[in-house]
Amino acid sequence: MTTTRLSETDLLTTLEDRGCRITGPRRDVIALLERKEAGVSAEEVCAGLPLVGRATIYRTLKLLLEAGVLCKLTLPDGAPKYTLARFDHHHHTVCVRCGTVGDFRDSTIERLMRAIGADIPGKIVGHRLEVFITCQPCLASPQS
Amino acid sequence: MTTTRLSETDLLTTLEDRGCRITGPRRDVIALLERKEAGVSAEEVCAGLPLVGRATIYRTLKLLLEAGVLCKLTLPDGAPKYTLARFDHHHHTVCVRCGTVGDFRDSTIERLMRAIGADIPGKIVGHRLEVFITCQPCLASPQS
DNA sequence: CTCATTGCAAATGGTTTGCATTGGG
DNA sequence: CCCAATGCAAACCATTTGCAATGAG
Repeated sequence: MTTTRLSETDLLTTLEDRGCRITGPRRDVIALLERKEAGVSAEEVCAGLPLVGRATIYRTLKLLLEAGVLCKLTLPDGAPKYTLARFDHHHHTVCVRCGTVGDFRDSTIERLMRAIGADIPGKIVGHRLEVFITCQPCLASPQS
Repeated sequence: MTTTRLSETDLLTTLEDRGCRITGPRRDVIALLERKEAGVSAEEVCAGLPLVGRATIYRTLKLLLEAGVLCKLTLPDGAPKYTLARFDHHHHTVCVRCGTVGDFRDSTIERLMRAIGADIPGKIVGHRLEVFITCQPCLASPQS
């Protein structure tokens, strides 16, 4: 599960390549994302960076999304969550108890997509797979 | 692609079984969903039923979601869309040009899930797969 | 200096809720 | 009759935007 991951420097370089300035607030947001492996909500980013304005945080998240180095995913209850990309293309596991996000890659899925293509009217341009789990710690812990 | 689909009567029965009353507005919402095969936004439901209050529409959609006979899915741009369930478990195709939703089922995916289980720390409780496509009509039409 | 970036606060879009009214059984 | 369901408008929550102030190169 633990794997190649984009470093803080990679992220900053990516932004620079897209003609963005590297500013304090942007460094802060990236540093925080880097620290939160398990995924964060926009609200958590705001809470973690009280000195940075909400608008700036959302704007930075959007920049990273557009650059393709951040993933936005939707929990079963509809809440959005952000997590740094680790592979070019990958999928997510989401714990339905604690909301922790993990990611994995499986080439079978990519092959499957090609096979499914034959049954689908139109051209496949992408896909999104989310696997809902109860994670190990939650399985072990008591309650519900 | 065209397949067994829940009828208006099935939906009404489902609600009844859950102790809900069958009222005019609820019939209206269900009838409209029945007519819109390709998926609708809540806004479109409201527009299609100007005599029914927004709140009632959202309340009815939620009832159907809870009953498991309606699917809420998120377009790539984040916009939510509703479509009637046709199989117990199935997946969606979403056209990235026109937003039309289709659905399909593939047993390979279910088998794949079991295989993936071995690599994932925790217990798989569900999954969601969305296939983004450019649909036939959009492929044929000009522009973009 | 200049233009991108920021912060604030107000606007937005989608959805939910409080509450008095209505209507099905 | 009674309680579930409705409609309205206000409340909500996450996100976006207008705009003047700021700051990096």
